[in-house]
Amino acid sequence: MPHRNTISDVAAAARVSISTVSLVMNGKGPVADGTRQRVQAAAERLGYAPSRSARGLAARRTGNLGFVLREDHFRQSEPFYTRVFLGAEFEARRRGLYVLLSTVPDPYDAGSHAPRFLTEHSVDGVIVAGGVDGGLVEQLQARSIPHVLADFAWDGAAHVSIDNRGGAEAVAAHLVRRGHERTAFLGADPDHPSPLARRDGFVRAMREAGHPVPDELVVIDDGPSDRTTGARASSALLDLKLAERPTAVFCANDALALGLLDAARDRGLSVPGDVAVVGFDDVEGASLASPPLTTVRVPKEQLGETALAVLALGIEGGAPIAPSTIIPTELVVRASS
Amino acid sequence: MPHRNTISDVAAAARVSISTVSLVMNGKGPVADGTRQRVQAAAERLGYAPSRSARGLAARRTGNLGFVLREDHFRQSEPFYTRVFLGAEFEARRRGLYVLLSTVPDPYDAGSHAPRFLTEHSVDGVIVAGGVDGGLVEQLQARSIPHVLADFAWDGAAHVSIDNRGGAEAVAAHLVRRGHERTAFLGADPDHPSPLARRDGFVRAMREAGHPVPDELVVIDDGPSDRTTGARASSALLDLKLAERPTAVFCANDALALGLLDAARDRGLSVPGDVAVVGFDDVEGASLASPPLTTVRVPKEQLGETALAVLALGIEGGAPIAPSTIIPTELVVRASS
DNA sequence: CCATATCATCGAAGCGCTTCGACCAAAGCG
DNA sequence: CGCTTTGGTCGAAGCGCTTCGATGATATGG
Repeated sequence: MPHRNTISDVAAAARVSISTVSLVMNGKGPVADGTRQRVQAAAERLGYAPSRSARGLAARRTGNLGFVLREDHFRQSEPFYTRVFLGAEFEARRRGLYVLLSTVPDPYDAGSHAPRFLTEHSVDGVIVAGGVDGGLVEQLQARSIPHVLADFAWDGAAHVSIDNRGGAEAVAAHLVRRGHERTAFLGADPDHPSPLARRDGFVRAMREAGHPVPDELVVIDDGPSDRTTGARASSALLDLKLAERPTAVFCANDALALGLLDAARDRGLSVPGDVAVVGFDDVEGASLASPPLTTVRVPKEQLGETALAVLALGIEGGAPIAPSTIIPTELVVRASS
Repeated sequence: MPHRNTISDVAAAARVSISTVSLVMNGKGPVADGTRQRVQAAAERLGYAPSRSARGLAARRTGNLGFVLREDHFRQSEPFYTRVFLGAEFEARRRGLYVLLSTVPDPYDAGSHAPRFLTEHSVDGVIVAGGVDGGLVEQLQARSIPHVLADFAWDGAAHVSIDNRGGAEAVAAHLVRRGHERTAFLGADPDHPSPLARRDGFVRAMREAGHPVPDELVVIDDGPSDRTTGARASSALLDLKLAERPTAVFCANDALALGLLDAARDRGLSVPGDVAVVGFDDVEGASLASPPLTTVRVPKEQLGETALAVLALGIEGGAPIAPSTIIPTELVVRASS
């Protein structure tokens, strides 16, 4: 067992007290330049790294943050939340924090499924990503554990979201510019706020542009937002007779749009000739689809970074957590529109 | 700030010393039944959960395990390692441990990219998943941090792997049974041991069955094991004239096989009519492909569970870590063969 | 030139837990 | 019946760190 150097080894090597070493390591208190350098050199030389347990015990902060995700989102083949997590990890690294990842099943039972770190008090705060059951959020509130929702919203909880409305408006503007007057919206997963926000943004922008989206061309499927649902649900739009068929469809996300592309191909409809298609998210598959999909790019890792930064700030600062932070999106025009 | 109960609160409530509470909480030492129950009841009533920091400090174990993954594997759209991680998380939960996930970039620089928990000594052991740079493994060995590789192998390091050979042999047997005599193998990513083991298992089994795989029909591409590579590399097989073309291709993984399906479709070849295709992994897309892909199922979550269990055992027991553990696979026959 | 403020450093008291050795009572033994 | 075991419990000593208040040493101002 290799002897692990402790703060007192460093103190001895630098000929100062352990208090001083502590101050230097944390960048606190007034320390003379010379001393600081001596301590830093000693720490460096001894390969000293403070023990997180000891630090946590003394400072009664763990330096850990929890990241909760729905199991199926994590298993999903499109790594949306995975990348949000990655962004959070990057930011945590920058701040010297650790992220504990935990997944919860979908029908969530607050009693038996609560992430362990919640009951074990082993995190200073929690990021909840995606459409997790609100019961979890309520548990966090009840225990007054600082938390931030990423790409989700829940009664009174701080959240970091992407600019769904803005993205949808950009899509509307783009389609109008391309001369589309009869457009449709295809959404799913009505429990999640994002598809609805995208619909609202799109519908309003089209209305304001003078080409309102007919009610019968706004379809929201009850299923999950995946490719299969997209293929199935799009029949309601693609099987209309020519005069009633939209010339462009805005899908609430890329998975649905890819499904719609499948359905169009099955029917021998050309994209964008017979129908233009626009998605949302800019997943990996979007640029590989044929035709490549016009979509709205969502900076997934930035979403995670921001969520973590907001949370960390709220914990350290003692200041209340910013109730709402919006991450801008960007329209990516490809061949499908 | 809600007062957090400590071990002495429980001790007071149960009218015993804190030593006794500690013994009960850890299931150690001889404790009278009555006392045990009294303590447990008190702990329950007070909602007591031991502080991990204090526990870690006193017992000089952190209760954390590291899980290292290559960044691109984590971002990948097929959640292979994600599910391995999930399995590890499940097992960790069962054992009261936490898993710290960290990713490393691919050209790995031991100096600047080493996961933090390595230098900060904040884990008791590490799982390395997938084809991570060996430099990391050497760092672990040098620091004598217990570690286990999952789905990877490196000079002298303990590993948990799937039964690549067995799976490949099952494929060979299946193809022979279906009457294929001229078969091919398509692999990629030659740095990873799995594709090679699959090739060896397949080639040997076919030889033993009396239908050796011709050398020119064994292609190993230098690229990554993904769909694009599969589509590109398979031209070497599909563009052969009829007499030389294999009647079946075993691909080192599903991604390659899906790429081959793309290429076959482009060329107007029918699967399995003109060429049968078999993959390996049983990813989500395999069953959704057209035709659905025959493949070898790899129990991904079990891989993670086992890796974690092996590691945890090695840490607790003090016994050396089992050098090699093999997880069995299962042939899944679908329409592509 | 002394009182006061400022700066740099340190000692010591914990943080909540594990664990070692001590202790006492009851049981087993010759 | 006295002596060793054994079982059950406890006291106390840390684990490595943060942080508060104390202590000198120096600088500042009247």
